[in-house]
Amino acid sequence: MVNQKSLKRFLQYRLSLIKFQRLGFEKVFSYNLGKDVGVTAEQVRKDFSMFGLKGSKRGGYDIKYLLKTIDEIFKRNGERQVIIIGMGNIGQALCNYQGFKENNIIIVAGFDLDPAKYSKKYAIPVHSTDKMEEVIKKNSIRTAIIAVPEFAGQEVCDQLVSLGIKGILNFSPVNLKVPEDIVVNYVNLRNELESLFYYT
Amino acid sequence: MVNQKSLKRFLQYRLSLIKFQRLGFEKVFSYNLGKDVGVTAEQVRKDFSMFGLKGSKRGGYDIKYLLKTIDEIFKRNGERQVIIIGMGNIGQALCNYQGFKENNIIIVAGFDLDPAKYSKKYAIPVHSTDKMEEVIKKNSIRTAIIAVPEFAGQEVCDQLVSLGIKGILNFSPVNLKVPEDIVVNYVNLRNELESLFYYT
DNA sequence: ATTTTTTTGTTCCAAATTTCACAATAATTG
DNA sequence: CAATTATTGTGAAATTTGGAACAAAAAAAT
Repeated sequence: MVNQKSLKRFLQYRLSLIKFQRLGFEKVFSYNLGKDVGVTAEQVRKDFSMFGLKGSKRGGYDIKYLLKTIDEIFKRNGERQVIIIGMGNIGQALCNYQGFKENNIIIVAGFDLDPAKYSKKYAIPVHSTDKMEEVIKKNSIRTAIIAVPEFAGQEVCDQLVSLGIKGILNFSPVNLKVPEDIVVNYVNLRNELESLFYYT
Repeated sequence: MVNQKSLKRFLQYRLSLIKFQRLGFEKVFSYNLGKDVGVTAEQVRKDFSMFGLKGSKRGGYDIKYLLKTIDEIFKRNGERQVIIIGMGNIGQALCNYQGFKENNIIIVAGFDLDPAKYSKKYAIPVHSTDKMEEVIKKNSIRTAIIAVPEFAGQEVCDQLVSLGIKGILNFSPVNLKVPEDIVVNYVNLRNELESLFYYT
């Protein structure tokens, strides 16, 4: 399977490439990208070579070509659909997050146990978790965000996997046990902040 | 300097330890913790040994003792103060995030360029960025959250560093250039989600 | 009291990741 | 058009990270 770290670097390269393009450049060298993203030039070249991205010796890499290929890697041309399970603080914030909307990422629906959340006050429709199967099947959803409290994390995860979800972004503070063909990215906001207090 | 990865693992161990304690246990073995957190028992023992945490051969580790020591590592006994720069979507969500409040993490103030945000409608006082110095000095703040748009990230970071901030949690999608005694943790919500679409 | 069992703490080993080094080659210069 | 220079692409070296293995020690069993 593909290296998860290098995948995430590609998304950084992409942001950097767009920046260079806005500045009027058409070509970049590996050390331009590396410097901007904070990795070595060799790392950039290795990443590119891993995905078959070609440059020209002495001429560097063509920005348009790189962006086009990266867009394909991440399916940026189609609509990319996601669901959110858990409409608490984090779930609600993600619904309103411009960063998703601006990048073809559509949050199709939210799910929650609390009926008080099934109102129209959110940017997206919110349903009972009973409806997960229906929504996933109807839209062929493959990607989900888990934003439920700790105790519910694993159970929700198991359900999602059984309904065909392949990629999970997990905000709940649990280590999820999943089959090996499922990819989980973890975001633990509290731990990211708290670890900084070690240095204070 | 200390290994950032093992620091974050300690916070996972902590959550797991609390879980075990709630279940009535007083001792754990490295493989209990490892299994729950998703690392090997050897990794747990290595981490503990790195921070001088002692167990007893055959008896395992004392949960209370581990928790007490981990609490010291992360200064959990005192109040831990933070400021947020950028009161957009993410900044606002973090203000209301229970996970911080429940863990002695106090968001002292928020800062934004937009005067429309200086109202009382947030859970914390929001000021002009001009006031950062005053607030940081008065409260001896050492930790900050950057939640501004891409273009402002580096500038805000430079300001913070010059005002004595030592740890930064960065939500802006830029690689921050900082002196080597400053620690930056990156959270890029969009990239974490987007990288999953590779697999769809 | 001795033996057996279990688990830690640590050294040694393996795998993965990153960096180095350099040949190959395309652009540029004279 | 030959010589020079700059940059890619990649195989080898180095580093980092995680895992296995085992001696030491404590508890339990006999």
